[in-house]
Amino acid sequence: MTTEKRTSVKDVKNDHYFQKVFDVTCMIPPGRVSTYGAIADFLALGSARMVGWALNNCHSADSQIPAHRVVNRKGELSGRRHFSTPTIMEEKLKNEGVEIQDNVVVHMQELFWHPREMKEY
DNA sequence: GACCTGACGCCCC
DNA sequence: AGGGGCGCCAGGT
Repeated sequence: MTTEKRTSVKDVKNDHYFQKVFDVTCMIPPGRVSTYGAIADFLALGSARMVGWALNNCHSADSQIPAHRVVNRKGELSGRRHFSTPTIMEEKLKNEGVEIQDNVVVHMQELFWHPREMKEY
């Protein structure tokens, strides 16, 4: 068999994909951060960009989605511009005890949380 | 309807 | 080891 093909987003309803991303994002423990790639990898759907695309619609979902806990692989707060203010993301993370320096999560490797760590699904 | 960009990340040079 | 290119999928121009 060839390499297992990652399921395309087209194979599922986009709304379902949205829900999945939101769900996983909401499971990120306070004080921890996750990455777009980790979520995409866990869902085995689309790509990291899709996660960002989905989170871009989180403003539609009134629910309190801790999108500020999702950063890129480098730990950079790449999505800060999409919040109410460019500093909200940093402020929220700092409020949770996450140290931020120059828009980058300090000790990213330590604080990184992979959905795989979820004991119960 | 084609092209480019985007809250990314891996592979290749 | 650092930088650049390509893939990913959807939306906007």
